This record gives sequence, C-alpha cells and structure tokens, in this order.
Amino acid sequence: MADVAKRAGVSSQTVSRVSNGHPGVIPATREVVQAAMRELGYRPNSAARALKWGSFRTIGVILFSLANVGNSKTLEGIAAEATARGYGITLIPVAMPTEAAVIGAFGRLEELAVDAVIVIMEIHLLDAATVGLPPGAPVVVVDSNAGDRYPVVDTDQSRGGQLAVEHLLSLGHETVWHVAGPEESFASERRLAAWRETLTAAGKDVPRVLRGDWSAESGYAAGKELLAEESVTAVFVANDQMALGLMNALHEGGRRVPEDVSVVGFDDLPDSAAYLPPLTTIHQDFAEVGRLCVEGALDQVDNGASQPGVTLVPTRLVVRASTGSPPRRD
Amino acid sequence: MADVAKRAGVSSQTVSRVSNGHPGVIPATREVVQAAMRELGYRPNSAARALKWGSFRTIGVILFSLANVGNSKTLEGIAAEATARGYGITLIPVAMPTEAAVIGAFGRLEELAVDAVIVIMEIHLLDAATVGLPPGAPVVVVDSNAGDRYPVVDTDQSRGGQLAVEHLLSLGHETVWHVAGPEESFASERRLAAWRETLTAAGKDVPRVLRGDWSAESGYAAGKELLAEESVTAVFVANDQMALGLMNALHEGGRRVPEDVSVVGFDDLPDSAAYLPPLTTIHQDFAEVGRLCVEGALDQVDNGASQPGVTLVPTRLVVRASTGSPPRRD
DNA sequence: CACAACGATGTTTACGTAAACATAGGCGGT
DNA sequence: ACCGCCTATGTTTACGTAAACATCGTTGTG
Repeated sequence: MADVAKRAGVSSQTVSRVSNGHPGVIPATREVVQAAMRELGYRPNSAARALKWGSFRTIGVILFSLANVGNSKTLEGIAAEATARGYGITLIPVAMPTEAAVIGAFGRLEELAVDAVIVIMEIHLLDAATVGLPPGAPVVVVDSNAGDRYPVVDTDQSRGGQLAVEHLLSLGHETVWHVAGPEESFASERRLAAWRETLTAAGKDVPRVLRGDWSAESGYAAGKELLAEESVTAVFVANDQMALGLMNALHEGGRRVPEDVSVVGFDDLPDSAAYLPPLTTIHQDFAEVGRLCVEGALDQVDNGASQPGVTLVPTRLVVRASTGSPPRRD
Repeated sequence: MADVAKRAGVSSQTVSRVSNGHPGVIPATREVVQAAMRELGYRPNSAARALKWGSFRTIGVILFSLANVGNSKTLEGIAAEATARGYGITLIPVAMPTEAAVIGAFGRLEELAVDAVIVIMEIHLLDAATVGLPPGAPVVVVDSNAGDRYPVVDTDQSRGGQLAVEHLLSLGHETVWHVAGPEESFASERRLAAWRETLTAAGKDVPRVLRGDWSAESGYAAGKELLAEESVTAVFVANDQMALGLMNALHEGGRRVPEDVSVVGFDDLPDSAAYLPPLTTIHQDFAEVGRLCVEGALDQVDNGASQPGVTLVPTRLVVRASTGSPPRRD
C-alpha cells in the first residue's frame, strides 16, 4: 500500500480510502490512485484487514462426510448463501466420527479464522463433544438433537415420515413396513419414530424394523429379507438409495412394484425419477437448509445472542410410480 | 495475549513462545502461562498470525457445483489432504458457469486469504477466464485442458474409456455404442474420443453418438432411443447414472442386460453395485485426485515455481454383471 | 574465583490496514 | 473582508502476534 501511495503521490490513508470506496476523495485523486494500484498490481492484504476489523467474513463448516448427497447439497446451499452475503466458507472435515476427532476439529476451529460455525452433524456424537465448542461463538447445528443449546436447522423428518406412511395407508394398505437407516443417525431415528407413531395413531400393526446403512446395497439386503414376509404390501424406506436396492431385490424375487408392493423413499435424489419404477419419495430441500444455517449464523454474528431452538424445513410428498393400491386378496 | 502475560506475570513474548510450542521456556513457566491461557480462555488470533507469517495456511477451491458425486468426492479428498498437512480449505462457489461469474470468482479470490488455488473446472470456460488469475499464484486445475499453462490433475479418462471399450470387444461384441455426456464437459469429450479411437484401432464400425447430460433421466431417454436400433449389443455409457437410466429403458423395452445388451458405465458410484444388474464400470479415484491437487498446490507454495503439465490418476475396470457375450445370431 | 557461555525471559519492532484525529485550503454568509 | 465550517488529504496510532535483539542470572570450566 505504501508503494501505491508513493507512486500516486498521496498518503497511504488515501489509498485505503480509494480501495474501500470511501467517500471524501476527489475523482481526480481517485483515478490517480487506481492507476497506481493497477500498475503495481496492488491487492489488499486480507490478513491485515481482518486484524483491523476483527472479523474474517468467513463461516466455518464442520462435517463428517461429503459422500452423501444430503451433506453435499447442504454445503452447496451454505456456500451459495454465504457468498451472496459476502462471506467465505472454510471447510473443517472430520475424518472419523470418533469423539476425539470431533474435539480435535473444534479445537482447530478455535484458532481458525472464522466468525461463525455451522456443524453438519448427522450422527450421535455432538453431545459428547460440545464441551470443546468455544462458548459464545456463533454456532448453528444441522440435523442433531442439540436444539436446547444451539440453534438447529433441519429438514422436517417427522412430518416427512408421516407423509410417507399416510400416503401408503390412504392407498388402502393394511400396514407399512420400514427400512430404517443406521441407529447413529438422527435423521434415521426421527423417520423411524414418525413411522411408528403414524401407524399407531392409525391403529395399525407395527411390523418389526429392518435396518440398513443408507447404501443401496443394504437396501438390497433388506429387500431380500422382506421377500420372506408374504404379507408385505407397502414399505417406507428411509432413503432413496436403499429404496433402489430394495426394489431391485423385490424384482429379483418376483414381487412387482407397485402391483404387489408399494415403496416410498426419502430424499428425492435427482436419480429417483429414473428408477424402475420412478420412485415415490419425500422431497427435502437441502439448499434451503443451508441457506437457513447461514442466515442463523450471521444473525448471531450481528446480534450477538445465540437463540437455541429448532428451525424445520418443510418436506413434501412426490408421488411417482412406485406406489399404488395393495393387491386384492384372493 | 497481553492479559494472559499479565495474569501469568510474564511478558507477551513468553506467552507467544508457549502458544507456539517453542523451546526455551522452563516447564514451570510454561505451566503458569498455560493455566492463565485456560483461565482467560485465550485463543491466538489467526489474523494477526497470518499477518506476521504472510501465509494463511489455507487453500482456495473454486468449483461450479457440488451436485455431482465426482466434485463432492474430489473436494472431500482435497479437504482430507489439506487438513492432514495443516491447511484449511476455503470454498469459492461459482453459481453460474458464465464467463462473468468465473471472472468474478477469480477476482474475489485475489482478496481472499488463500495461499494457493485449486480450480475444479469440469466444463469449457477456464480458457476464457484465465486472464483473471493472479499471475504467479499457485494454481492447480482439475479436469480441464489448461495443462499447458497450469498443473492439471485429472482422472485418466482416455485410458478408462479404452478399458471399457476393450472389455466389451474382448467379449466378442461387433462394435460398441456410446452415450456421451454434455459437449461442454472435458471428461465427456475425452471419454468420447477414447471410445472412438479404440473402436477405430480395432477396425470396428463407429456408430453415431448419443448424448446425455449425466442425469439418469437423460440416460433413460438415450436408452429409449437405442431400443430402435436392433443391432445394438454393447453400450459404453459415459457415467453410471446415465447407465442406470439406460438399463431401465432397455428393461422396459424387453431387452435384457446383459443377455441382449451389455452395458459399461463410468465412475463406479457406490450404488452401482446395487443396480439391476450390478453395473460393470470404470472406477475412478476421486480422493486421489483431490490428494494430488493439494500436493501440487503446496509444492508450488514451497518451491515457488509452477510447473504446467498433466498428472493422470489411473482408472480400473470393475467387472460386474451388466456385461457378457453378445447374443448368438440365429 | 573469574569469566565465558548459555539458557530463560523481557523489550523493541514490524507485519498491512484503517479508524481517529489533525491540518489546510476553499467557500459562503454576514 | 473576516470568520467559521466543510471538504480533501495527511499523520498518528492500534489491531495481535512473533522475529530479532537485549538482558540477566546461572552454570561450568580453567
């Protein structure tokens, strides 16, 4: 900056004013300075700026994995909204979902250049690790049970599960089976609970729960298992990928979808419309989740106070070809 | 820091030494300082550190989209390697693949706190925008044609395409059809070129090219189109998702996979093993691509010089159940 | 025992920027 | 014409840290 000032024959303060677009600089001077900046290839040093401002205009995002579509899309939503607001995104990946790794990430975070933190914590671990969170730092959590301590943004898993089950019941199915995700997953547990409650509220039997790990392969295994159950006419699968595997297993076993068995998924992956048959599923708006995270985080940055509570993003049922009325009993 | 120094009864320099783990501090003093740091909740200010060091220990990543698995996994690989090396990741999303948006991202980059840049540019635009790249800044590009100006890391698309076609030819197929990705995609064009060259080298006919947009839906459309071609016995599809849609279309049209038509995909998505039938595909190692990007970028940071050139990550053929010998002609 | 050498700690300074304050012209109003 | 205010610009200072240098006490050695 000093070089620019010398070159333009002004003080460094004037350069600063020009570079920040502050008023009070005569156009002629401004142009001289800008010319000097161009010639010298001057770029403001953001470290120094951050030091002055006490702010980095950056949000840190802690997450376990980008392997699943939900996390990726949420991150994309966060990035888009943050960029629109002039904030940057710093990624803090946590390789292993162990408590030590999480605490390490929080620790690293404390010395990182971020004004707020968004934690995408899809599995049960946050509780053990929150001790490491810098108290008072703006934090927003996605998809967890920490709503009593931090602002939480999440898809409305319960309502989604309810929609799925009610859709199947309204088609006339006696009951609905469920292939759940892993027990460590908050989302999985909420979808499971919603399934059970909806069935119970409707006075239907609650079949035993099958478990998968979100992968299509585990859905295939669950499908194979279901083939042994003669009475199954409807299945609510906790995500689309497992639904894909399950439908393939049913097909191999000679059970037609939806004529013999109706299937509802969860997520509304882009591909699910191209499954065979196209999958009826619960749509969730990951981008909106990301957007709300940034909104909540920056709210805290501006207003200081952190307000615990849960913000739910609505889900909706997308009816395609994998659901229909149950087969008539002969 | 001054508060900690006062509290511990030492100078701020000693605090600095403790906080950086420098030698030359007697254990007793160290403990007093550490206690004071804990009590006051002291955290080093990374802006000031960056200002001192002239480095942020951060890598910027420019990308268009996280919607596709490849970008997400590459980013995950980048994040993992960067973290392992003590670097952070700053995300610079570019919403629209227009030249203006790209130039804007590069511009924003110049004032961002990064030591190096990795550009994940899967489509034809970089060429128009490179003017905006800060000259001399360490840059690594993924998946583009900029190998003459920047270090490029990419999956070995050509070899992958070759493997796919050779596998099908070795099974006895007369020729191999191809469903390509969008024309703007570098990866798509390379796979297409490899397909054509391999067929030509083997002295086979080169059928007309079908196009998709990577989505399963577009693969389904391509599949419907292929149903009109009686002679098709083998298809190399430019990615797994399109292969999924294509297989479903074939199935609907009464063409069995692999008995009537063999299908090879590209990517080896986690789900592809659970497709019906499990998909033969080309595996690519996104994590390794990400790792090499970081390696290349930090090499430049350390050694200064940028060495243009292309680093290719090997692909391998994963044979599953979607390929077999062509049907016998009667 | 004296002196050198070294280890532990303190003091000064600089990193690049921008807010706060200072200065110096010019312009309008009476 | 003079005063005061406002505008354009310059000067000082502080942000938090760590390198470089300075100081002081201690220990080992001839």
